[in-house]
Amino acid sequence: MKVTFKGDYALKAVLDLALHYNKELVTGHDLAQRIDAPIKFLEQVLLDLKKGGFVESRRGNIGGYLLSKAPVQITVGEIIRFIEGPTEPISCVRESYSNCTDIHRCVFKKIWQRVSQATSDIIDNVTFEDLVSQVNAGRQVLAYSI
Amino acid sequence: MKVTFKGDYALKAVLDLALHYNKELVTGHDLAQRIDAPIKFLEQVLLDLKKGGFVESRRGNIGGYLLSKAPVQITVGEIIRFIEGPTEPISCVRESYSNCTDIHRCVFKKIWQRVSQATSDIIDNVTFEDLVSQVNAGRQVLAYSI
DNA sequence: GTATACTCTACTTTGTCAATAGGAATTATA
DNA sequence: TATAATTCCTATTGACAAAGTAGAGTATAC
Ligand code: FES
Ligand code: FES
Repeated sequence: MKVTFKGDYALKAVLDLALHYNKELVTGHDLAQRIDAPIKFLEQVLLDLKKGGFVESRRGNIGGYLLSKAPVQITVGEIIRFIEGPTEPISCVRESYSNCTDIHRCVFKKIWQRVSQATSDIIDNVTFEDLVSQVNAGRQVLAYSI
Repeated sequence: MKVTFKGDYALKAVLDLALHYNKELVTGHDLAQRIDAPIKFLEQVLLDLKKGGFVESRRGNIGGYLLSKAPVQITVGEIIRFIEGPTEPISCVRESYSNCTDIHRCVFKKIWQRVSQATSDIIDNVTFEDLVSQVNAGRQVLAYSI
């Protein structure tokens, strides 16, 4: 699995929206500043996240974005897969891998499947609620240490 | 981790050489045919594998390639990392990840580290001897079923 | 000396990533 | 209603890597 800037922005955006869940709308402008992303690029990412059903929006003055589900119902894996595609290191759609009569070539597939499964076991079991908790815990530590 | 054609070819090439280890040299031509790779592209990959110390070669008539170590001493992880680079889904060299004072941004790093570790646990524990065994086992099954 | 093979470097093509640009549509509110 | 703020949509660009192509150069067995 490879994670591009787009995927990185998407994850950070969803986390930021999760931190504001059930509170206020978040404008693209504020979001872009906090996660340090170019606003016009982020807008496209947010549009994608809308199409994916993760995010809703309100237009016009005092508009903004919000999560369409509770953070506990969104996993990191869902976002990553939606933005980046399958987690497999290499796809078997390729010709060299598609004729599986030749065992000589297919020993590697099992490895990629194991890697893919191990990756999924991690990213599908982290919800944005978990991440919100981590951030809040970090903030408390900071508050105490001041 | 993403695996490109180059990495795919490299793995298949090393496996083929492992299947001929301590037997005969393998020419680039034969290798390219068996693993279905463009010969001129494969030659570059083999040169890289030479520089990495995985492969040796003999020039001239009746030349060819051979493994420089026993298959049991080469892991899939070594080859992949040498050809493709680090296994992390996303690198922390990026600016947005480099100022780790902001915890809000760093919650994802732990996830990528876990994915990276899980990947390593798999690919670093498969040697080409293991793969040779698998291929031979597959061949036996085929032989019996005929 | 010649056929066969590896070596080295440069080039091309293609596609993706990341960002940029500019406007169109929508909405609260003064 | 005018206006400012905001999201929505599409097109374009620049940089870079992936994948393959090309051809001349070097070594070696026979
Ligand atoms: S190749 Fe995809 S598996 Fe045999
Ligand atoms: S960002 Fe690389 S870690 Fe905090």
